[in-house]
Amino acid sequence: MDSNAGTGDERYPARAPSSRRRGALGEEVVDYLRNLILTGALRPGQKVDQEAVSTALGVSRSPIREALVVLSREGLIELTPRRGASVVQLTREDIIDHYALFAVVAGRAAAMAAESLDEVRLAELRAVHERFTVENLENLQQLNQAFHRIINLAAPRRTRWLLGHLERSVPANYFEFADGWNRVAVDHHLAILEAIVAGDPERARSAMEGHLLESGRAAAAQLDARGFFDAGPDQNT
Amino acid sequence: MDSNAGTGDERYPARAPSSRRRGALGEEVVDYLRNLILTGALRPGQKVDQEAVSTALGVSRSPIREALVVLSREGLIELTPRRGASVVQLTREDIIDHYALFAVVAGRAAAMAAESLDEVRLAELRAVHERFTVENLENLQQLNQAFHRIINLAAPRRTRWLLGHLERSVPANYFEFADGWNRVAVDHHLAILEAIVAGDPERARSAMEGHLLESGRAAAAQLDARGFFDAGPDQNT
DNA sequence: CGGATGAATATTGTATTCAAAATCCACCGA
DNA sequence: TCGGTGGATTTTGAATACAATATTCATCCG
Repeated sequence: MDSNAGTGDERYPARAPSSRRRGALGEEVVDYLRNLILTGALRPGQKVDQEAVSTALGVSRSPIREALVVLSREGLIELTPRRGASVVQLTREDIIDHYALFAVVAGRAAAMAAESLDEVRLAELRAVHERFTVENLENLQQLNQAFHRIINLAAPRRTRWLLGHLERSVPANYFEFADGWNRVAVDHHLAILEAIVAGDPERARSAMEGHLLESGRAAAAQLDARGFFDAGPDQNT
Repeated sequence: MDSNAGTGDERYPARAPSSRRRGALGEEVVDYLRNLILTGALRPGQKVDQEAVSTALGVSRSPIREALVVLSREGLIELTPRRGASVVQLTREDIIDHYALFAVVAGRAAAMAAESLDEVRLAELRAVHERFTVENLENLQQLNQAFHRIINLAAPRRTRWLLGHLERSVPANYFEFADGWNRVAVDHHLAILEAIVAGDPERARSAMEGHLLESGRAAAAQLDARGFFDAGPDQNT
């Protein structure tokens, strides 16, 4: 189909062996593929060719297969018994729904934070929020994560575990802070912070829920603008 | 360490090749190991020997590794880079927390069910509940799942997906209906059913949440009685 | 007698090989 | 021309092979 393409497949950008520490190859492949999917480089419906990924990354198919299993459990690809893996078509409804789930779980964490955060953590939270309000767009994503992470520390293990999963397996981490969204996020964070400082669990919960529901809408809008939801055009199988 | 043991390892009960349909070996191993873990046959902290599982099931290590990756994502085992897999120590808090998460997510589904279930589904729900009240202990587990599944149909895709995960990765499916718990469950289900029939989302949500929070307590009690939480005694590594 | 050291062994992570199944493609007949 | 048929090719799933690391155990030194 492409005469001058020897072995390289341009759908899968090659990547340097990186640290290539033995024992974490699978994880590396998971991150690689997740990025391709969530940024839209791999279109929905498209088949994921094990051999192609293998040569692109310069590793054997074993770690690739492990990665595909993980991604199928995350709901990003579909694994059909002997027909291989293909990228799942995420819809607006999926994104909204995902953030709604995020909202109820993170709301739970926020309520617990309002009840149990000690002064040290509160100070950290304030400090992070402070930087979040002034910082320029560079590490907004990082500060945002730091803010939420401190709150999540108040939640028990299983809840933290689920929040981690929910955070990873959705696009938008990637673009969320474009437009004026960071302004809105600052206000939301402030409301959450105040409720936690006040030790009011229910207010913290609803502030967090509201924040994430709106984040969902913002993320959906962003993705929409980028054509993420358009049916995969060149879905060769 | 055991002179007469040739190759078989008694920690891992052998299992017939079963259907052994090509393409689903990994899943088969996941189920096998999950059962061993959730029933307590594999104690927390214990190491999972790939070779031993491999010979016990009569398959190569490839599907075993895939299964281990899946289980680590479910939080049932811990995967340390080149030191292998070991069973996670689940605590009472984990179980309670897990059911609390289950509660908020299933509550969401119940609320949506109250808003959108049509007459056909309602009839199904009633029928299942009817059988649930009279049936003797045999297929209570199945009827319970059927009840919840009908409700979950009202939830959007991502929520259904998460509920599936939450349902699978916890013990207690196994024992939940011992004691007089089924009597209590019948009452709970009735309350949920009535709220849904009445089309009252908030009542449905809180009924479902209450049901699962209490289920969590019951499950924790059951597991406690079975010594599930006792620190693994013979945790050879 | 106790702890460190290093070779022997075992176990893991990754690559490679092999068999089964799916896909592709040229040919045939209507 | 179109659709079906059968064999070649590709791709997957599982098994095996190999290399790196971890673990064990006996020995040596204090």
